[in-house]
Amino acid sequence: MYKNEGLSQKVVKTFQNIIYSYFKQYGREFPFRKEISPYNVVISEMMLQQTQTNRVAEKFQQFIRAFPDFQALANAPFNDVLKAWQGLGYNRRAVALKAIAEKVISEFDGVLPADVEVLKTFPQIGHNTASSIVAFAFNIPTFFVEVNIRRVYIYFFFPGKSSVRDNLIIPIVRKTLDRSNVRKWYYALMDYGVMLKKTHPELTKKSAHYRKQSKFKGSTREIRGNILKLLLENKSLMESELIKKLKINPELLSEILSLLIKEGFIKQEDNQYSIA
DNA sequence: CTCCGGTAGT
DNA sequence: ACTACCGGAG
Repeated sequence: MYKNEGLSQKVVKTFQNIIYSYFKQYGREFPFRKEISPYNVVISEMMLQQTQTNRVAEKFQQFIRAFPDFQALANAPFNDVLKAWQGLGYNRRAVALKAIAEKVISEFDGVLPADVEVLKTFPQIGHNTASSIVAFAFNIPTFFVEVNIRRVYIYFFFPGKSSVRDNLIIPIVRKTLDRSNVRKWYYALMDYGVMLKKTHPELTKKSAHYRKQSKFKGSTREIRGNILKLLLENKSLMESELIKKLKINPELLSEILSLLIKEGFIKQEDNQYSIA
């Protein structure tokens, strides 16, 4: 629709108007867009990594009710945090979230830094998450791309192109950002991208960064999830009990258990495994 | 069965 | 550049 080069003031304005007029009519409402605080934004953005918004919405409310602020999360037993996380997947985010809360308390006087580079030093917070936290929590300009935003820019600025790299998209994100309302702009951009997924599903694959996911069934991801679920239900279990319940090759189980220990999920005390 | 997705490690 | 990491919806 528009040429990448040039990007006149008028083109930027037109683009913004298209995105905003869609948002005005069809913008999505979420609990994590209603009650905005640095803490709530950190929780929701961590949950939203690799996880659909509808699944996050309910878990988010339960989570912030159980752990209302950085101090509460830092003080909470890891077992409780992991339990509250069940259903979201990628449990290492729960480990990270508690570590993030502890770091905010111990190194930043309980106040979340409004700085992308500083946030990137926190566990499981990369460029995108750091940028979205600063944008949504503080309404401060940042520049980032995720799948929905990617679709929007490929659709408007790279029509017919494939293997579009993010380093071509980011400069356009910079030029088209509505600096007068960063938070609303990124909400609108993402919502437009979600709509495009339905009307133009092929756009996702036009990114150079698109990857087809590997099978879940029979994977170690599945086994890891099942081990943690069992240990949340049973307090502690012996290796032999886990072998029985999971019907798994003992050598594979033993490998996975030592990784789970190393990653801070579980601990081993005289032959009994339990949540760390 | 297939689809989705950001970070970190290699 | 490639892969491991999860769980739910369709």
